[in-house]
This record gives sequence, structure tokens and C-alpha cells, in this order.
Amino acid sequence: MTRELLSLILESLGNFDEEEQSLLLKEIKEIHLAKGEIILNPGEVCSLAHFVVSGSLYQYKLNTDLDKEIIDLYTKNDWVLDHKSFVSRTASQHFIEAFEDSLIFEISIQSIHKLIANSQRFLRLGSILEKTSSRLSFFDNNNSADEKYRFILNHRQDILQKFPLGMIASYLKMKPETLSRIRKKVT
Amino acid sequence: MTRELLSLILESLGNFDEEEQSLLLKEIKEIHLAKGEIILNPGEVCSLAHFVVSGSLYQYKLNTDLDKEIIDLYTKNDWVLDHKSFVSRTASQHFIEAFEDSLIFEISIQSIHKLIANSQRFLRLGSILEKTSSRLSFFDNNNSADEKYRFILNHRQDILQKFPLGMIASYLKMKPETLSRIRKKVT
DNA sequence: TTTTCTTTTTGACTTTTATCAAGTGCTCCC
DNA sequence: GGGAGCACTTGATAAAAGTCAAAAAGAAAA
Repeated sequence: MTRELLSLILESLGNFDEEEQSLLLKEIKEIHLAKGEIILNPGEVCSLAHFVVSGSLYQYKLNTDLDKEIIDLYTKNDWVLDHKSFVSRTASQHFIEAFEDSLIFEISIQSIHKLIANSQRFLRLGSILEKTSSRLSFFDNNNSADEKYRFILNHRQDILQKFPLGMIASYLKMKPETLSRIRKKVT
Repeated sequence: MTRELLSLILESLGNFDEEEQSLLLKEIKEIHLAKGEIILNPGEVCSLAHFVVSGSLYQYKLNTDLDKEIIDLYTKNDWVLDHKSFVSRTASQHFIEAFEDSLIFEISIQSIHKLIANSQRFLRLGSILEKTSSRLSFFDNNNSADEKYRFILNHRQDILQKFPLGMIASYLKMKPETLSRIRKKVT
């Protein structure tokens, strides 16, 4: 992987010195995904963290009617993982799939442990988890449909561009009709 | 701490052999809490996991009107921690407080790391996290008030005994009136 | 036991969101 | 260009939960 691409990750995680960057570089893999490619399946333990360089991905589960329920949407500079499976090392119930052709970086949990063992400064990699969980936790609370949409509008403009409203509605746990009405009112 | 009390933890985590039990014992502290004592304050990083031997505790945050919003309720044999703060090592926004006089065990994240460094078998301590997060994640989803109450009825009978309905309603993110009506309907 | 205070229930009404059905606009593509 | 399909919008109505106010039931205190 090139240093130029590494700089994207460094922007996300904060800077590391030369030596740390070299160590980090050795653990990171570059992956090209075609639209529709799946990088996590239900039943697997999510032991890889991915970083979106370009393109977009989404995490979802199938409900009893086999409809996709959107868990999270990812674009450039987002960290991609099933947070719960990653942390507790239990089987995921979710899919993670490329929504477009995408370029991503990959780092394994083993690599992260290895780096931390080497230098405590890599404890900062824990912020990967922080980033993923803080975003999702907003939707956990009993916020109104309005507030949820406004949150996207303020913090995730990018996903409004990339993904169809039906997917965004599912992500916000509301019906497409409700999202459509709110959008008219708020904008 | 006595071996008898340790057996409670072993029931929760699965068995360890003699040597592992000795190592574990050294890292665990026994704590008596008086009703109202606070073991986690907003602004602190939650770096201790607690196990309830007897009594009860609750985790909450203050909303803008300074009302307590219940995050989690704990009784005998529950593990107590702010999951997000514990995992991501960021400042908690929550309180954790004894609801009654309680006896709890305490183990620090440092101790957990130390044990794991010593033997991979202590990786099982990760199930502490699993237990705490899986319970909470049920309420994240857009389940109806009915389903949430039924979940409590099936999986947390004990908290219905210990805590007033107002607290349980807040925990389930509904109004006390709604919980009262559902209770009449479901029971 | 009576009084007081708190918790829980009940009733009438409002707000929010879901549901169902139909309409508009758009793109793909033969 | 004329469907066929898809995404989004709009309207009418229903269901779920919240709000406010008051009554009933329980628990604690005098």
C-alpha cells in the first residue's frame, strides 16, 4: 500500500510517527470490491475492520419476511465493522456488502493486538470502535423521526447523496412515506 | 474473598481450573455498597466491571430536565458496567448507583488484561461484555411497547419485583401510563 | 387508626407514525 | 417512442404511544 493512501487512515486516527507508520503499513491490506460483494456473512465472527477509501458499503440483516433491515451505511472515510461481533467475538447476524465498486483497507483484530503489544501508542486504534458505536447509538434512543432525519442532515449528508430513500428510511427505523413527509417539512 | 462467593462468578463465566481460580481470586475485590452510593460518575472512564452478589443497582443519565433516564437495571448475578465507556475507553455520561444496600465484586480492566496475558483461557472474560451488550441491544430495535414488556416478563422477572414501574417504564423508553396499560392487557 | 405522600391506574384527548392505495415522475431498454 | 419497472410523493385512515388530569391503591408517618 502506498503512503498516500495511508494518509487517509492517519487523518481518521490521528498521526503516528515514522516508525509507527511503518509498523501499521505492514498490517494493512488494500482490497477492491465489486458492487454486491459481501465481506461479512451471518454466522461469521467479525474479526476484520475495514476503512472506506472510495465507494460505499452497507450493513444489514434479513428480518422474518426476508426484507433487508439496514443497520449502517458507509461512505468515504468510514470504518466498517459489526461492532458487537467484533467486540464480543460472537457470531454476527448481519451482512456487510459493497453498495458500489469500492476500495477499502483491511486490518485484522490480530494485527491490532500485535501492534498494541508492540507499542501502547496503538491503543489509539480503539477509536475505531468509538467512531462506529457513537454513530449508531444516536438511533438507539427514542428520538423522533424528525430528530433522526435532522441528525443525518447535519452529520451524514453524504449518505443522503449515495443511498436511495428507502434504505435511509430503514436505517432510521421509519417507513419511506414518513421520511418523505419529513423531508418536505424540514428542507 | 472466599471460594464460596467466587463460585457465583464461576457460574456466570463458566468454570476455570484450580490454578486459574487462584489467579482470578487475586484480582477480585469484594465491596459493600450502601443504598445511594455511586460507583460511576459522568466524566469518568468506566474501567471496572462489577458483579452483583446481592442487592441491586441501576445505571442512568440525567436529561436536560434533570430527570433520570434509566439505562440498565441490575440484580443478583448481573455484570454491571457502562459498556460503551468500558470498550472505547471514553468518558462515560452515566451514573451507576446502588438502589439498595448491595454486595458486589470488582475487577479492573487492567486485571482482565493481566489475566489474559497470563493465559488465553481468560479470553472468556470477554463474555462479560457479551452479556451486558446483548441485553441492551433488544431495546435498541423498534420493538413495540408490548414486545419490550414481554421481554422483561420472560427474561428479567427479577427487575419487576425490585424496581418501581416508573423506573422500568423509563428503562423500556415508554411512559408509566403506557406500561400500566400494557401490564393490564398482557398479564 | 387517621393522615399524608407516593405509586399506580384510569379516562379523555392529542400527536406521531404506520398502513394502504393511488398517483407522479423517472430511467431503462427493446 | 411506449410500456415496464422503480423510486418517491401524496392523501385518507388507523394504530400506537404520549399528555394531562384525576381517582384509586399502597406505603410510610404521626
